[in-house]
Amino acid sequence: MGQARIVNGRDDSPRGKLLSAAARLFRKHGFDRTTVRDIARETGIQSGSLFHHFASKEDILFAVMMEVIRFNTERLRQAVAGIEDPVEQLRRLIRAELQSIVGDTSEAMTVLVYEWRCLSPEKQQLALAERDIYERFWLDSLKAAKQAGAMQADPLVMRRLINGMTSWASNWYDPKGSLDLDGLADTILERVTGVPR
Amino acid sequence: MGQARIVNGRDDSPRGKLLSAAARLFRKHGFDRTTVRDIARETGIQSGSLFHHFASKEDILFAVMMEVIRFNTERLRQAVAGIEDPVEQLRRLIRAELQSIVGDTSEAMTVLVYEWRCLSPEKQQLALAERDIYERFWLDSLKAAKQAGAMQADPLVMRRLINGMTSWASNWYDPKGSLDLDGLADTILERVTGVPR
DNA sequence: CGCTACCAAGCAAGCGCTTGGTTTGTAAAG
DNA sequence: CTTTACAAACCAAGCGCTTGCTTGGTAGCG
Repeated sequence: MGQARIVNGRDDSPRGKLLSAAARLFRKHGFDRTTVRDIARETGIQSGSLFHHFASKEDILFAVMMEVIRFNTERLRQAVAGIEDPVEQLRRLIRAELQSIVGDTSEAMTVLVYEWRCLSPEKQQLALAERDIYERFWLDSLKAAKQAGAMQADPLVMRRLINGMTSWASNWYDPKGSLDLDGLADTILERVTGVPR
Repeated sequence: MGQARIVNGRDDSPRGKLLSAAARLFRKHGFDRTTVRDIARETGIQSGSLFHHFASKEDILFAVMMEVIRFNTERLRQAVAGIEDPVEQLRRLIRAELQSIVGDTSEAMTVLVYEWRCLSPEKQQLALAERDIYERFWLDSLKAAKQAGAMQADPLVMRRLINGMTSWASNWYDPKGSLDLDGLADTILERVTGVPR
């Protein structure tokens, strides 16, 4: 089924295996309906042993979220590295974000969106700081696109709309369907720049 | 704070008061983190008394969802009634959906999106049947718009993208901000039809 | 009289997490 | 090559608390 890997090379350690199982279970049943016994069973250990790796159940959720934010921020960085044309930058950002949401990190990304409230306010603050770095890439490219006349709308509002379209894809996009990811990315890009005539 | 009314005239009955309190609490804390004692306290009764009105906690969630789907389906129906131009139909559908999501039924609508998994498969099926009626309005208008040459994209994909943009608005839109709902609706409509030149 | 709405009390189950002790992997010391 | 040392990883058991829900009885009203 879906990929469980969150960060390269982490999956062999007990911690990595726990995070993978947790991400999958959190996505499938939600954070609150997933018990530490579920996560332990999936990993092949006793529920008590879990607390040698994480201080609390919430800490597992926090780790899942922080890792996926950092991993995908790095993906954005590499996506636009060396690209000058702002429209091409946007195309690559959209592809990268779609990849995050319906591709290799789909489980953790869905958890990030749906289980946000389960984090304590302090941990929310920490995750938000990481998220800001991620959003910076988007705003820079969108401002550049507007400056270049490739887009009319307000960059911040446009970012919200893009974010909605990409995030929602987790609810309907089927990788095995007839619509491929790059095609969807281009369709979304056309919502930003307008259809070429 | 936000409006609690879900369906007109229902708020005076014990059932209506319970549903309003439940919708607000489910939105704020999530279904699983909201206890029947919380709902009862908010309504001014004992937790046991709650089960004279609903068979289970899940039944409360189900009622919240079914009522908000039906209420907003009716809103869509009235929005497009008597309108011939498909683009104008779309504008009104977008306005109506935004109103649902960030306006008077925002609490129940957010619950509908975020707590879907908390419903049993059987109840999900029942709610899905109601949701299909809602989606019919969208697909009819989008197909008509494409037929009329006002839009190029595939109607079903376009509906998914619109749904993403509107649903996501619950995460950022501020009714007290400088962007008004009709303005946002027009911005979204431009993503569908393209910017007029 | 009977019906709806309610209260006060509490049960059984499941929860996150703790505890005390055992196994396992690793590597220096003999 | 063997012994000793030690920490990381793990198990078995269970504690204290909260949960959804039940039960038996009562108040108010037509």
